[in-house]
Amino acid sequence: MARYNPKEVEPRWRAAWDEAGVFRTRTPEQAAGKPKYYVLEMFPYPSGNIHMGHARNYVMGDVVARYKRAKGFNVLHPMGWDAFGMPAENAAMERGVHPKAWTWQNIDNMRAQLKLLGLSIDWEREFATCDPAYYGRQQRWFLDLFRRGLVYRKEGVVNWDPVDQTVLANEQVIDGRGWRSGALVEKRKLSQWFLRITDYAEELLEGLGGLDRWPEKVRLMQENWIGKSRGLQFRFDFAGEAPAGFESGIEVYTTRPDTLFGASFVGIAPDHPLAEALAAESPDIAAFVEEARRGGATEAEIETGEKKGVFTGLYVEHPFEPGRRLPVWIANFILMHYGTGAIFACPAHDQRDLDFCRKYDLPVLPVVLPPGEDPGSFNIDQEAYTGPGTLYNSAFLDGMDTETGLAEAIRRMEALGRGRGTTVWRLRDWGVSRQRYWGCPIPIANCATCGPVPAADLPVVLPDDVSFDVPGNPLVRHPSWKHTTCPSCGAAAERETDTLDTFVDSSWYFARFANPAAEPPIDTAAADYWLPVDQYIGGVEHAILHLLYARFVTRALTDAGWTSVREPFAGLFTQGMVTHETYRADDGKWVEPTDVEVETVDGRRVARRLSTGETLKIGDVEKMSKSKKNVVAPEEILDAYGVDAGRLFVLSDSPPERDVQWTTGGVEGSWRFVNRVWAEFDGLPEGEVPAADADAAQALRRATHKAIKAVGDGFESFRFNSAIARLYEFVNVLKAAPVEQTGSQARREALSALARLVAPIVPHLAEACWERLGESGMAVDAPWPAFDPALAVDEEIALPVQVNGKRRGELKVRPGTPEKEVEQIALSDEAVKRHLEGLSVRKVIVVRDRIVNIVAG
RNA sequence: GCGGACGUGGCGGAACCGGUAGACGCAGCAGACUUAAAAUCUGUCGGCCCCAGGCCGUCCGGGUUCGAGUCCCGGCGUCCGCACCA
Repeated sequence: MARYNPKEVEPRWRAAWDEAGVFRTRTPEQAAGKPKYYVLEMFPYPSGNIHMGHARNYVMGDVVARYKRAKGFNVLHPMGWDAFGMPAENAAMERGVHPKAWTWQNIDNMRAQLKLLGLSIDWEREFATCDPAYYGRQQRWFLDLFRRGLVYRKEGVVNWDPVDQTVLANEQVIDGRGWRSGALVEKRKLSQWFLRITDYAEELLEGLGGLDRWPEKVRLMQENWIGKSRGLQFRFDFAGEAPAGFESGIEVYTTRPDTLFGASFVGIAPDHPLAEALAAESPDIAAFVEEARRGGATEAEIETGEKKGVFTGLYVEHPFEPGRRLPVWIANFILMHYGTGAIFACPAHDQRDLDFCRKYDLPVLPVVLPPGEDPGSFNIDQEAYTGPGTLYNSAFLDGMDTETGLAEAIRRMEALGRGRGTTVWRLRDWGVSRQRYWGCPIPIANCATCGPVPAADLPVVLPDDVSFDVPGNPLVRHPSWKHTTCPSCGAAAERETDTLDTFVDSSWYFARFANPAAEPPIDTAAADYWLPVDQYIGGVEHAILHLLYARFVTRALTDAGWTSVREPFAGLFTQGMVTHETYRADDGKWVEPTDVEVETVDGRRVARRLSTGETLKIGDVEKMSKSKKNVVAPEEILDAYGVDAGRLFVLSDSPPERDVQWTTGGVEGSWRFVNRVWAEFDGLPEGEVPAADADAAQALRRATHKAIKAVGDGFESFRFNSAIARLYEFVNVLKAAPVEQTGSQARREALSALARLVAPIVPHLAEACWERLGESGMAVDAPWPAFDPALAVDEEIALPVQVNGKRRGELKVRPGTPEKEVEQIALSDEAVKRHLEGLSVRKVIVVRDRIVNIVAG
């Protein structure tokens, strides 16, 4: 028999799918009542090449898409490009290519690579976010949000690279220096555009509760990120004369108003307005504020979390104890952007406050007595007590438990009119300004008289004639682009030169896929039909940012009337990475796997470099990365084993949410399986062959239906590795049951099912098998094989018998045999009897069709 | 520090609601085919012993249960996320 030849078979079937247009999405009308199913993988950034991580991601989505298609769903499975971003500009600076040319070149390259994977994608819906046809529509809804008050401009503190003249993202600041320039990064106040995501904080938090098809982990991460906290905001009045402009005292926020009587000082953030006002008059304070602003401190200080502060010379009065004065300090551990940027410190019951007070010799007064402690002897040394207890040293709160005291303190403060119970969020508004060229221009015109006004003619298109020979944003120094007229008053105005964070681009693309040709940003009818995405698949690294932004933007767009679906992703799956062993030569240099041969010598694995023959050190298994040179490119695999073997392997060895280790042996195993499946379809007799062994025929039929059930369940529940294991077992059964025994009918049934069961994973092979079976049409269009539970039932099952919990024998019984009967058979079993010798049976536990346990003593 | 996940053969992993631990694959070992190798096929493959049998065994120590990889309590370890959030 001819060996399976993927190089011939695979391209042929891809062409056949293409020609028949099988992956073209059907409209609801064409789908004629089929339920819809939207499968989406996080779209790639066009970096240049498809790597194994991409491949695994898209293959998983493809399995789901193909399976759902076979199950009778109307499937949407599109692909696009998250095409704006810094790497394109870096390429421009380093190699003099235009970002646009570089990006589109990469897209062409990666599209071709992706197509080789045989994905069931509707390529007619493809788009790239750097296309004005896409980002122009993004500008359109951005202005909708602007008009709805969800977009605003304010001064924000940013990381500024003084050499490259640009803002850097937090991830781009390494050890306080710009990742490209190596220059010390400054904190700078810049006017920035923000999206009011905090307006949706409550809803985004509550919505998490309904996301029962999301990983628990991701929901928790978002919950923590949103960070809802309830507490008390109240005012401290100055003792004596207040500094000018601060006559209304200092507003602080606390979650522990119950500990108010243990207050030692009031602290404010270094960038608190009061601190800045005081800095103007005191060089000491100015120096401290300046140091804190420079990213706080040295690295060592951040590591150890050293608390530092400076006394302002000011005092405030304790709100519950007139006459008791508390000093006001500026402290480096207080954040301006959380709460009110000011706190009261209770050192006995907060570790940071305690550290600070010990350092500056401030009083520590315990007010919460832990259960079982004696008020006379309880003491705080270097560790704060943050748990619950009974309040003491606290006037009217004395004797209350912490929870009651907390409520009482809030009630009293509200009665005094000095504060109120409030909710504070960790989540901050989303700064979307980037001083970058390769992004979506913010469609705003800045007019001297009218202020920022929506740009008139959309799309605001990026100019092509820009240069990257000087650092900074080319849009700013472009000779003409930014000059425009005010759409409101007609006077000369300047275009906004900031572009949008690329996370904006990816926060609505799934809605655009519903109809990427639509004139409005979102085709409401199409979006309402397709959304939410039923199954979204991508890496955990997007657990917070992308997924939170997308949830926010979808809600904002819903409120703007573009669609009625508020929650974009009903099901989320986060897949693991593709890893590989690392190899290192004696000189410390990493060696690529293609140049390595690993052998087992005396039970030990030894790596050898093929090109030189030298022995290599086998290192850790790590994420494939260029720096460790442990990358295996998809092309290499396709070339050696074909697409299907590669698709099979990335799914087979590990559960999909976990990392999978790429091994040569593993792919070879998958390649073997491909051939074994193919071999089963060989030599099917022309006419009918009667079953020589009726039991064998029955057994094969049972195995077939068990496989249909198990594989389907595996696909439904994202246990691809288990589904594949069941397929291997099924093929093993087929192999051991020659057609002479089973007859051609049972075998044809089995093969027909097998071709369809493997189709989502190894679609090309499935087509070849389907064709060989002589079936009409293509496997891709064939319905999922029907499962008949009656046919999957075993005639006889092996029932283990335990004596006192230890397995002592095995019974063969028909499924469903009544407990009484099983008990009798078990007690009369020879092996069991032997173990019961000298013992009296106390109790017999029979779990139907599972196990028998005889308790004897 | 806070939050979470995980810990099973030489390796990746399986085991649904507490019911035969180690499915399936990789590596290994033995054999068949071959002049030979590769490929393929067959068998074997947790440890130990007095080997048709038995004992031990799912990170460690307890507990619940007729029965625990699975549930509970207490440790140890690994990984991930957030991190001065008042």
